[in-house]
Amino acid sequence: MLEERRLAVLKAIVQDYVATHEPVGSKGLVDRHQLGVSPATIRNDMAALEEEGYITAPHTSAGRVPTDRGYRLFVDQLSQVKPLSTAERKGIDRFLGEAADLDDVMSRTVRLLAQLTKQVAVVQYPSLSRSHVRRIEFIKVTDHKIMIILIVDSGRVEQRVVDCSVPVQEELLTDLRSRLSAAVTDQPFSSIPTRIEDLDEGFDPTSQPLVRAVIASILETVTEKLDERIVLGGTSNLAHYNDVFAMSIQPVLEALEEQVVLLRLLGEASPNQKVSVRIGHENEYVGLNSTSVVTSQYGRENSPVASLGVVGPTHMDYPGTMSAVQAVAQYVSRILSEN
Amino acid sequence: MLEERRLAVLKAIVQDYVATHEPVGSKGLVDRHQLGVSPATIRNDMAALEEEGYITAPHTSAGRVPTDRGYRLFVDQLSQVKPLSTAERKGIDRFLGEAADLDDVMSRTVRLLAQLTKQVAVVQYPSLSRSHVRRIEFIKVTDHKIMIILIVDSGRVEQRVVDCSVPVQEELLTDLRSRLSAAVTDQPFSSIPTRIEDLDEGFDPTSQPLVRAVIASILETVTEKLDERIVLGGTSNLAHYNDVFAMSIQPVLEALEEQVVLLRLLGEASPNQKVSVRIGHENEYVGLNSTSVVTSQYGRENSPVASLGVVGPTHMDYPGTMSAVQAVAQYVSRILSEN
DNA sequence: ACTTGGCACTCACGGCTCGAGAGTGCTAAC
DNA sequence: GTTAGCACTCTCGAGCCGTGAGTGCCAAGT
Repeated sequence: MLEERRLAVLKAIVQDYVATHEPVGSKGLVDRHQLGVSPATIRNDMAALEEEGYITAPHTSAGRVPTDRGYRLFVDQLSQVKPLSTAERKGIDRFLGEAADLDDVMSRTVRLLAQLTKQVAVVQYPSLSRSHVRRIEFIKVTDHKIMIILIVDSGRVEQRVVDCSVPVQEELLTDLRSRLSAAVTDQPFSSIPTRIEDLDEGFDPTSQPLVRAVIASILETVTEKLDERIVLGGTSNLAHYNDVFAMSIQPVLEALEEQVVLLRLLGEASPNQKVSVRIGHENEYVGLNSTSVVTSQYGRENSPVASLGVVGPTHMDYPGTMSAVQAVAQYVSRILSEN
Repeated sequence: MLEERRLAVLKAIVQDYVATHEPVGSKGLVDRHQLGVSPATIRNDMAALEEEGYITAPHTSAGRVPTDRGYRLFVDQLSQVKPLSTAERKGIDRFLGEAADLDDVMSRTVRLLAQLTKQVAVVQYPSLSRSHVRRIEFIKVTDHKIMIILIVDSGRVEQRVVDCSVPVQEELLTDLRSRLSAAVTDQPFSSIPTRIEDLDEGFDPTSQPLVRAVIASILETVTEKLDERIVLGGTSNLAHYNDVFAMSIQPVLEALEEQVVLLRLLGEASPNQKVSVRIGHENEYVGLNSTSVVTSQYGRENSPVASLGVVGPTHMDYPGTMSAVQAVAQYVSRILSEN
């Protein structure tokens, strides 16, 4: 009984605070929610909640504000996922359905997510390390330069030019193509290094240098190009929050410029949950200590290829944001699998 | 004599204001600059400058602040380009010199420019419309799908997949390759439509549908993919200026998210000048009315392939910014021509 | 025809006080 | 365990100076 109402009070506080962005007091709570008790009772509950660290008072005579811990409890136990309206689903469907190639899908997704959540959207390109090679091709650019083209099942295409010290024979190229093709086609990227490292042994000694150069270059692409690509959108939404609540957007902007930070952000998603939420100080990167990050993975059901999500103020509409992120992730998954 | 000193006063005002970001008064001017006259005289000059619209007073009892018009005069007549230190040049050289492929060059450039100017950097990828085709290739992905690959002299590689209703014969592909190759190799992109539109006539009737599909797809790539790519950097530098001077960063962030706006921004550069500067209201886009944009084109001497630049507050260090932009543009040009 | 010192005037800014209002914690009664 | 009452604490905004920077103008000097 008592425990139950306390949770209801916390829930009400979070909801009101998210709606108004102002500290919420005992009087207002009983007015706006059917709690069936008097403000004084609520005050006792609030004192207890503060004791346990779920809420805090900015100063003596202001209402209470949820702490990171309070939001966490809210997200874990008190919020049910708010399903999107059919109109929204239709909108998503139509907007993403028009996309032509992968670049288009990514840029549309990021815009959509930003618009839906009114926050900063972050979308990662399908990760090479979690993709499979669909095809490998060579194009002779000049006598001494060949271009290697890797076509990936997620729709990505990677290319790279290799300089050769000796002119390349057409037959050698054909040979190389068929052998490499056999070795890597439909194989996961992560297995490529072991699959191709000994491949030069099958060639005659004169062509081995070239073969080794090609192999080295592929290995380089595989490892180095793994610095994944990320697209951002909705940065201007940050401006709303700048001065309003004691949170400067500078560190956030800085964080958003660091690929590494973003990758860690997206990578930390716990795999057994559909949507991952990290609140305030739960984020490792200090610049994001006053923001929350909501992410989800996309791709095949059991083998995600990458992640997407949003970054916003800790006082965000968690149910709404979570459902938007989840829905968008599902749609992107579907669209990519259709190719 | 009188005209000359007035200009010196304007110059001093701009310099002081850029340095301190505070309105500058007559007393401080004579202290910090060797003008050889009394504050009262300066006051007369300042009144005249205000009359002519070069400076303005925020309120009765504050110093003067340059207007957009004042900055314009300063840029046009009063500033000499500040050459970069050799250390800076070396730094640029080394940093950009390490770049591997085009993506790398672009991302390094944008970071460099942002760091050098402490402002928001904008770099446009080499424009297809101003590039030449170096090579065209086809790869049969499946029986019904072929991938068209366009290799461009600026280092860009564009690819696109075409769905065919009928299975593609290997010989037809070879034929197509040689004819298309002959038609477009080393030709400017802009001339491609007229060069290939009638190419299907040389083929026998059964293969014409496929040929037409390929041609249509190429045309689509040529026109549609012209929505040029742009990279941004240093957005967090905006945060410095947010509240400090009455300028909100929201419209600026919004502008920076609009590819179209950015493209127009970079495209408006006057071709006969090395560096183009647009100050405050000279920018067409209203959101950028309180910022200045400094851009330069890069590429071959007389045929630029794209532009780059920075966006910053109107009270920026124009000589420094201009020389940085110019230097970076030159280095990028050189690096691209080396490939 | 300029330049300059003197002087009155204006106005933003920071510090100050003060009253109002919101919200709390405590206590005593139900 | 709940509630009414009450004293208490603070923030916030308004209003009120005093200060100082900076100006414009005028009359005298070169």
